Amino acid sequence: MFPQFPDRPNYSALEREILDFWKESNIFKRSVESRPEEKAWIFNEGPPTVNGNPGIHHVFGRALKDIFCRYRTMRGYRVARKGGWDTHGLPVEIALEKQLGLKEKKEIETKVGVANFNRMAREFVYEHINKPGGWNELTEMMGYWVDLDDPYITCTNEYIESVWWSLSEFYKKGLIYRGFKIVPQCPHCETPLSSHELAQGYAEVRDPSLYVKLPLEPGQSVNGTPLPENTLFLVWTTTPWTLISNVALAVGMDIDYALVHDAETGEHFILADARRAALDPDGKWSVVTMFKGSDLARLHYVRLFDYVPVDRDAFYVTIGDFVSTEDGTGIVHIAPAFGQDDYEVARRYDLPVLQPVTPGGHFTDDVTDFAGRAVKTIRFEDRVEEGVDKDIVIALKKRGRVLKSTNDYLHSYPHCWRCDNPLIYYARDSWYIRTTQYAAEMIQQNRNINWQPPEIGVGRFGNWLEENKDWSLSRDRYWGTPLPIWVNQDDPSDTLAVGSIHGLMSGEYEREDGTIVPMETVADQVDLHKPFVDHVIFRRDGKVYRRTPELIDVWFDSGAMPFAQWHYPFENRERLEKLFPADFIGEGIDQTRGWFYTLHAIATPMFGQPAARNILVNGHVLDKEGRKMSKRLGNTVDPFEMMRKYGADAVRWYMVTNSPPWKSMLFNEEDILPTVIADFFRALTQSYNFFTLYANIDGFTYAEERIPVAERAELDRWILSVLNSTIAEYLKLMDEFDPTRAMRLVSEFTVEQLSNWYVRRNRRRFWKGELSADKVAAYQTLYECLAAVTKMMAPLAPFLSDRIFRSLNGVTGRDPSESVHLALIDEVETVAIDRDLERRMARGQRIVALALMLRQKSNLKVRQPLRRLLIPVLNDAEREDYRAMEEIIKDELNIKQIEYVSAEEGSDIVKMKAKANFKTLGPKYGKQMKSVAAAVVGMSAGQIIELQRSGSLTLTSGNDTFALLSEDIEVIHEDIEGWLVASEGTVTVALDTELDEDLLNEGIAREFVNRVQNLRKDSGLELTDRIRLGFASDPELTAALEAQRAYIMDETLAVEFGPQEKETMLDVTLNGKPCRIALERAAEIPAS
RNA sequence: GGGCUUGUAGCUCAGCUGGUUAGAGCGUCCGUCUGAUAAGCGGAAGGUCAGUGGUUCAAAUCCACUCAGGCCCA
Repeated sequence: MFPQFPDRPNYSALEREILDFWKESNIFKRSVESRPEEKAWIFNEGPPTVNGNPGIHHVFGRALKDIFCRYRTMRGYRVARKGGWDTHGLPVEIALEKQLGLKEKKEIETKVGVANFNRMAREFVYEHINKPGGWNELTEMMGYWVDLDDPYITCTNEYIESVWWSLSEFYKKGLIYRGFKIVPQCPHCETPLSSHELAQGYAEVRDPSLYVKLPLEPGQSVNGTPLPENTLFLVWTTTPWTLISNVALAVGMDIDYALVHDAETGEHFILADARRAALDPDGKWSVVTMFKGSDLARLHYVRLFDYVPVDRDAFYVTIGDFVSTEDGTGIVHIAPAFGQDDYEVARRYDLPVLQPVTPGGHFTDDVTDFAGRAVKTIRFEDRVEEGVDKDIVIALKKRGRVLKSTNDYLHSYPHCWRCDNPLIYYARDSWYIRTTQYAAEMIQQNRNINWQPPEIGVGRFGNWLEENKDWSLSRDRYWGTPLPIWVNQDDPSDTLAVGSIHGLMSGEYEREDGTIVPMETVADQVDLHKPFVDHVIFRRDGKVYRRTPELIDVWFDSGAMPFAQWHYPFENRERLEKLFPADFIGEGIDQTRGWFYTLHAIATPMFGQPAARNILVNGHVLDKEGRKMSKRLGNTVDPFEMMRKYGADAVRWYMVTNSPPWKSMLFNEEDILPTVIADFFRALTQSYNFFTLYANIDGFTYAEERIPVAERAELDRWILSVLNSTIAEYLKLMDEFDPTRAMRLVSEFTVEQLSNWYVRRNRRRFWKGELSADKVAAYQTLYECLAAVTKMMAPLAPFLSDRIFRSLNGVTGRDPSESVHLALIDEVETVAIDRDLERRMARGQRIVALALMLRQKSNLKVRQPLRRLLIPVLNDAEREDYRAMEEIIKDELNIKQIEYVSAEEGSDIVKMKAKANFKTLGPKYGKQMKSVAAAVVGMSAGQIIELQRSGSLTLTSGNDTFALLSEDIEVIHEDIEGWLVASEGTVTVALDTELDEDLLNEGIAREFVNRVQNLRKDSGLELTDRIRLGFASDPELTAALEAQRAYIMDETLAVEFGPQEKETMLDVTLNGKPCRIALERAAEIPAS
């Protein structure tokens, strides 16, 4: 017996049962290991950061990854997938700081201690993985299959060792160097802010707007022409305090600059021509000559302030692509320590980096006049330190260097989210990876990646590579992979890198008290984190090397996962070439410059190829209004609650079929029930239940030989054709990483074609008669459709699909697999595809829809039989199409007879009109299109017939002649005399609405049968129960019913039927007339 | 401020290598069918295709700008 699917299923409970089954029968592991090793499809898991609880967007991302791993498994590939957890980094530190109530980063050292802090960080991440409501539970509950028993975890010694190895390789290639990094620094908290923190602190403020005059060194010329005496560059700044650290100016290469003369003062200025009007509104200046920015390069000017000594050439004009003429003067002042663009210029031109400012935002003693002054106003809890800008402006004014200055420049400026003070951009020591050295190769390798959607690859990611900047590698934090570089304490340029634990053990251990012991004595404590590694020193040739204190960017951890997850090269040395590159990875669009980039930036120099062949990028999950989900807005969705309410399958199905993965999806809980559960899931489970209902009665177990498709009924051949067309399209879409379209296809097939047409049209075949060959064919057809659907849907709805698959297969054993996830998706049975049949059925369905509309308009119920339906056709082929569907159309519409009328035979009753086909005519006639269209509308029936017959026709309209082909017009039928007509496109039907006595009697009989069936159902009779049936009514109705005696008895399984008077009769109304019915179960048990 | 991306019915989405009347599902209302179905079928209401301007015989579709959302960067 096939088990019934529950009428009102609790999906969440069903899923728990299936989870148990998977676990007991070890299905996941078997699904991997049952596939041949040489047919591997490599998936790499992007590790989520376990700094908090998982959200609904994780269900989305993980469902997408799961789909393709499961799909490939079902295509016969071996898809091993290791789970992974990203455990290091700032997000974890911040979450822990909050939990500990720490206010400042410093307190990690002063209050908690680094060793303690890192121990707690480790506990923190492991807890978030394992606790209820944590990552393991989410993964399991949503049915995401990754190996959770043996995941890679980035904070283990093995993982870090692999990362160290790769860093030492970078080091050996000379790709790691030390430089400055410009960070947003809070002078109050004396700490840099991460970009994440930065984003939440922008505010509108008023700042100074200062135009400074910088005199050129005398005696210089441009393009051979000497510049006049007393020529000055005009420079604009909103941060006067940075002028003290100025070392250069920057102009735009292609920007036009003007040399102007101010007759009043005798000065000459150089500024961008586009800014002249803004700075000289009265037009007092006269233009002497024009330059391009490139002409100005290397012109030297006189330094403004000379507090800080410089050791090389400086104070000249450079070229910068960041210079604009939106505001300012088109000439930008460069202070390398205080701006990213400035710093880049300094690196390119080898300019000195002046840093006369402390991390607390005060001038150093070098700046004698302003020593100790705050560069920007800082508000402390108990006092306010006024910024120095105003005094610098005064000093410049005294020296006559100011063209104009105001204090009301309004712009958006970053502030510290903790203390609200304005940040300063500030140069700090930092380690870099010289990615620019191999950027061209990264661009080249990017062409070998198949991005889905493609525009991310060429656009967002491609642009990012084009504008590549060196990767700032180091971080001044505590919980992360330590940078394995040791520095000679007497010569900072002398460094060494450690690439393994073995290498580390060749050092010595320096205890807190300064005593040095061999590493062997601490061998059992080796932990590749702070503070342990900071105690390791190396003594070589009398020199002492100590570790540079920084950690590495946590993104390097995850970018190293393709090899670090395997502890390569310390283990799996020979296997890696089989495991790299990955066939598939997928993450959110925010990872473009995150994980996707770091994978690429590491794989390119290490392996000379991209880390993945296919990358699926998914958009974000927003709330139903399209806003992003955040704790602050309170619009987050709890994934566990959703899965408990609707089941994981429904949530997964909803999220993936709702919109394509790469678009942002709007999550609306209310849509899950109507669009998934009441739609696809219902159609599937009810079709299944329909099947089991009759299969169990008939004892069908698919024991018979498979009946060849060609020998099955038309409807069977039709649904199997549609099924195979669907499978073909499905495979194509899945191979193209478009799960949304693929799964919508599965849903549409199940709901529209299988449930609402095939099963509905076929009910009689299942409930009538013995288990004939035709009935077996029907069972086999429906079974095959259901089985195929469970396989196609399995990647996205792994629970429900397995449940139904096992219910079916448990009885028939047609598939050797114990679970759908061990099975292979059916190959397309090409011979079953019959495009003509599909087209004919689609036409038939259209006819039915049109005729039903006519019935509705003329208020004729379908139960009332009608005599005739008329279908105008253009040719014999079309007539044959409809004729093949005749039985179905007649039955569906309750119509006795269908007649066809072709244009030629019936031109007196069928009126034809032609409509221009703009798509074919437009390109041919262009501007004449309007007159062509008018001429086509004016075509006579004779002309239309002529065109249809001969395939071409020349039409004259006024002086123009148009050569038409039959494809250039569309023929429409309208108005058939004396008939009720409806058209849609080129399909037209006409209905004969005249009724005679026979038809009316039949209609009454159908009404009667309907009432009896309802009564049978209400009185709880079994489907197969026979009844004794009686009725009482007026003579007219009685005669009508008697006339239809055989039909009524057959339909209602009545063994007796006739007029009867009884006390307990039920009142019904037939076509407005009263009738009473008596019904009771017949004693004998019928043979099924 | 820059780059990328999205904006189509009350809601979620198709359509967007230009082609005349812009579709589907859900929701609402009306009708109808049914011995598988919380269903099905038919109909109605509901759209200045975000806005403005342009290219074209023809624009939801191509171009420019503006507005709004999202992502990344500043």
